[in-house]
Amino acid sequence: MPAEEKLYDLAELFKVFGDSTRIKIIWALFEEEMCVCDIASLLNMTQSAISHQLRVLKQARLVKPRREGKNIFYSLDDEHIEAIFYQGMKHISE
Amino acid sequence: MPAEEKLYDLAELFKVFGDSTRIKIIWALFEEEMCVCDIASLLNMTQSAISHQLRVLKQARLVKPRREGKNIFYSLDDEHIEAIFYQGMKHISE
DNA sequence: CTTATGCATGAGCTGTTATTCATATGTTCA
DNA sequence: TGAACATATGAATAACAGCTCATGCATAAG
Repeated sequence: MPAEEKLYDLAELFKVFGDSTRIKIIWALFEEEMCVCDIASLLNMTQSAISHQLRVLKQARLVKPRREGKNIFYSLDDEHIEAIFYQGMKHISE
Repeated sequence: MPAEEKLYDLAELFKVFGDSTRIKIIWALFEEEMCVCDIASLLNMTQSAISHQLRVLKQARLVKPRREGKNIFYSLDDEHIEAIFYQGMKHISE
């Protein structure tokens, strides 16, 4: 059994994935980087709500921002996400 | 982008993994099947708390019970869990 | 049958979390 | 400088989740 702290961190990571809004954001970013307002309109949610969730994703080092003028574009910052989602999809598709 | 419902189910799955108690239970079951009281004493928690969490894991079809006399032994019921955990561990170990 | 043991379950409490609303920060352009 | 736009942030609210406590149910032993 790994160290207590490792298991706690692992739970924290999965907790970030445990929200459908964040799942949708990540899935959108699989395609291409997007700015906050585009994510908001794509998911039909307020800019504020998206911004709050992006903050969570950023703190978990799953996405990273890039400013371009007034817009801030977010992109995925981890190559393991896709593998995790793939395995998760396999489970729920049984 | 997959169907709304699929993404919701995926979030629900990760939500189950998003608790350190359940992570510990699953990790314990990687080794071998265990009865409720043994899991409780291993994690130093009450039998009730473990039973509640096992219910969550069972509903997500991640573990399955097997009765043997008065004891009920739980074991993992999904071959994807290990792969998901492995990828998750890779992320937090950066 | 009675008692003891292992597990499940429901209610209640408490801490957490996702969203909204209002507002602040930062950038561009006139 | 000032207006307009994009994003971030803090407070507030409502829903949710995990634990404890009390208790019910099933099985085994006497």
